[in-house]
Amino acid sequence: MQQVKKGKVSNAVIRRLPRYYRTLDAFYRDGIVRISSSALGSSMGITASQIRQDLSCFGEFGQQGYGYNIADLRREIADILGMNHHYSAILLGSGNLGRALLRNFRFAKTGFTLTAAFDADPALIGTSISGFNVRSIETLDEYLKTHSTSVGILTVPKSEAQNMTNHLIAGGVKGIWNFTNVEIDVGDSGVTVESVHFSDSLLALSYLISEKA
Amino acid sequence: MQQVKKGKVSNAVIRRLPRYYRTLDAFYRDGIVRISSSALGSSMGITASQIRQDLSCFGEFGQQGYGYNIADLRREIADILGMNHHYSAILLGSGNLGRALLRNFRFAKTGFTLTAAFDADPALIGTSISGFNVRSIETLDEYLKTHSTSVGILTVPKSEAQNMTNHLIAGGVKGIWNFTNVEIDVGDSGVTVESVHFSDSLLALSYLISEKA
DNA sequence: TAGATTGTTAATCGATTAACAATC
DNA sequence: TAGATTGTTAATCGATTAACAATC
Repeated sequence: MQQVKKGKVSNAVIRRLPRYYRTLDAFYRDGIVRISSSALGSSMGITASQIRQDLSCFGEFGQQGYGYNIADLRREIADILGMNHHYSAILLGSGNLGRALLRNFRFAKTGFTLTAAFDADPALIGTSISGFNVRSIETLDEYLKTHSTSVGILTVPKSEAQNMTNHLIAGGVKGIWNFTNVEIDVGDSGVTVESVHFSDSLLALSYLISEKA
Repeated sequence: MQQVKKGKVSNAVIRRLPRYYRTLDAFYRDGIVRISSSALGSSMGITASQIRQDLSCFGEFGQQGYGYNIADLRREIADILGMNHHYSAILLGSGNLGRALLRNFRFAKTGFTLTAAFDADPALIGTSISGFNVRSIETLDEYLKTHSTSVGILTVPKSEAQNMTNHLIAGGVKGIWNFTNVEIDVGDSGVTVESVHFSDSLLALSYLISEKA
């Protein structure tokens, strides 16, 4: 079910949701049936209060004296995360990182369906990667006209990031998953950008190990 | 110069530091000489207050009536981030994602030096990727004994994540950059783990686009 | 000098934790 | 039933923003 209570959900909560899902999914796969907020909390290293407070943004999923049914709560969180919308995604840039995603990333596990891959390199166009026929980036606009697409994945070179962003916006995507390490500008399009900044992550690690020395 | 004031720096501040660096580096490359906290703030979409508050954790880098010298502040933040320690890193798992990092990630830009790559696949061992001779994972322990290594990069399959973690810890690394999408356990070793969870990021995007619908 | 802008202290805002009545 | 555990309200803690004296 969708968000029962409206009222803006804080970013802190949103960032914890995928981890709740991941943890519950692991228990679910292990065949565990129920869990209390305090057991879940100690398995995740957070407080039971925080879990109950977080969940209360979306509804009431537990039962006094019992806790939470793992299968149910896992399903509720999947719903909250939008995993049942079966969003479609296309990948722009079939270089090394793009290929890594095509070959290794389990899109279906997050509810996404990867529907096409594009590249500008004539040597790649027409080849097959992990079952995907790589299309010419020249055909992107046409593709988006005929295939409603939820998310564009940007694994192109930095220099192409903004240009590709513009095409994705014009093509009506709802979100962009950005791996280019560049801040892209979506103007007032309302398109949501989620960036994975490898270098920010490595620099945070660098800071943390320096701090300890 | 190192952290002038001690007193725990909050995680929120740590996570902003790489972005400060990235932004200042861009201005620096554009040849801009000075910037005020308010100009920097509006270019980053945060308040001037926050920038001044954040920087005050580490020292005094500005000048009243002038603002900040970009080259100086960029250098100070690089220092704070530990970019001048020239940490060494080795990569475990030379599959698609490992190759993407070997070929595309500019380690030098973050102050790191990649010193070796390992894999378990006999077909890969001995081949060269982006100038790196892929070593047998069997030789990892020996390598770590003879080459002091700051960070291990985990791009191995999930199933190998914990085992490789144990070897890295025994080999004396200070940090692990974890791409396996599994929570790894470093016990009381004091080793710092920084994880890049692709699926958490995509699920957050999924939530955000669902919320808008 | 006068204007601009810092670093820091105080005020506000938001997020986390604690407490507890409700109830399975 | 008695014990366990929820959802929620209140208290605490921490992070962000505002204000301003100091000063370049």
